[in-house]
Amino acid sequence: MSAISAVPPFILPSRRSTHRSHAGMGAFGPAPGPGPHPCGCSPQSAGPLWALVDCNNFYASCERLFRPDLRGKPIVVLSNNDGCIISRSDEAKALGVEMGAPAFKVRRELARLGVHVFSSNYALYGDLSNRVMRTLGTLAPEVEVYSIDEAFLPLRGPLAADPVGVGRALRERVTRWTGIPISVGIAPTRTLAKLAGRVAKRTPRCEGVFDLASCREVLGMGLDDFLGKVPVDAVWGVGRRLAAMLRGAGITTARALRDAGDDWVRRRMSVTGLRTVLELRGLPCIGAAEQGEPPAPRHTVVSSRSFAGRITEVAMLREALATHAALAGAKLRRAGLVAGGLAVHVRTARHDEEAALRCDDGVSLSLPVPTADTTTFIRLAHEGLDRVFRPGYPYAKAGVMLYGLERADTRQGSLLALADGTAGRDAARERLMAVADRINARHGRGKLRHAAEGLDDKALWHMRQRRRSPRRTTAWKELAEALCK
DNA sequence: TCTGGGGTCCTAGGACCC
DNA sequence: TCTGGGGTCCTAGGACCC
Repeated sequence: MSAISAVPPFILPSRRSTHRSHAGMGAFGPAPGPGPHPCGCSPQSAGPLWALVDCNNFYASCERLFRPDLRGKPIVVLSNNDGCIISRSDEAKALGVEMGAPAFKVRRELARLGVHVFSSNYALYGDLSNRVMRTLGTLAPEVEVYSIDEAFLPLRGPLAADPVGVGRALRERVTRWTGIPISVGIAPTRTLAKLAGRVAKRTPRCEGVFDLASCREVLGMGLDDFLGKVPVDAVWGVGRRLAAMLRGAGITTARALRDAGDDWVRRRMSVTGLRTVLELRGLPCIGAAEQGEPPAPRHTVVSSRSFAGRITEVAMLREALATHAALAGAKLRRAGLVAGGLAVHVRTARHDEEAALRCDDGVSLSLPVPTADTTTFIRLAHEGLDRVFRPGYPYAKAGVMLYGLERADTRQGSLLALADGTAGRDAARERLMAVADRINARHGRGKLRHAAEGLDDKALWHMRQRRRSPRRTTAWKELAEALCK
């Protein structure tokens, strides 16, 4: 895949000469005027066109990439701990397999239907995601990676003149270079681009690319009629609860939501809801990150996981929490950050057990001086556990969250540490962590670890992953093999 | 036996300040 | 009998996303 980084800048051939500006198009309502906006943002009157690139059935597509024998076969991928279904191939969808269905409830049905089941393999998906994003970057100067399988691309200048051409070029190249199928939705705002992407994915004649401006030509209806057919819960930012509230108020379609009154929306859905509504009207309001702006620093780093079984022994919880503290610490250092505190969280299963033995406890502990030292995090995690642990409870999940994050290179020092000589010790610890991180980066995660994390990788507190595929692209021992006869 | 993990943003309410 | 107004900061909880 080294070819990806060595690609000359790509100039798009313009397939159509009609130059077009979406901003201010009559169909999207009045162009934003000057002055403050009801949602508190400052929409641009001549912003870019947005392309949403979405990898189709991403995890299922990743699994199929190295198993050509599964082309045309139904596939599902399970969440961590083999809990529920989080990705389905088109064939699995056609069989009526439900998203989010608990694996234990549908296992027999899946077997009967001949569906191939995989545990999730995030090492593989993460690597393939990077390849897709880098490939997008060879055709578009700006790529806002939104999630592991989605990116927003602002299209400006020549790219905005032929957005469908850009979409087709992206699709062709990503398929050729990575083998992952994508669809592209194009519109003047991110929220509308998401809806366009939905059409791109489900309408065969779009061939994976749909520009909302071509509503009439492609779908045979105007924008109003189209939005009138989109159920309100398909709108980005409207989840289960808001959808129920909206339906109760008689708002069942994207069109009705778009046309709801600003004050009402502000009251019932807060400013986030108002932003969504304005975006439906064609006014860009969401994620105003502009070119050149550094990405917003994250506020928390979390590591937590459900166990393969139920755990009552405090010693096992200590191992699990030490491991999460170490994972979170490594993630923190990779980002060049330090944390001012750590929160411990343990809970029993939500669904089973009698109510008397159910609990969900957490405690936050702050540090005198921000640090990225795993040893400190483990000590703190154990301290937190001692505060919340209840003997006899069947614990199902544990985790830690690091908060109060700041950049390591600008952190506030401690006068006390200077005075009592602990500053030197801290510097030595930092070097130790750096060495450990390098060793683990080279030889695999957890190769060098604190004794508190435990040595038994099959311990009950590890998650269940019965059907994980090999990490074809990130582990030497699991490389794909090709046989030449 | 068995229902994921990791994030973000917003609001309300309390403590505290002048 | 009257008993301000306007801030900040923090936390908990709720909603959303993939």
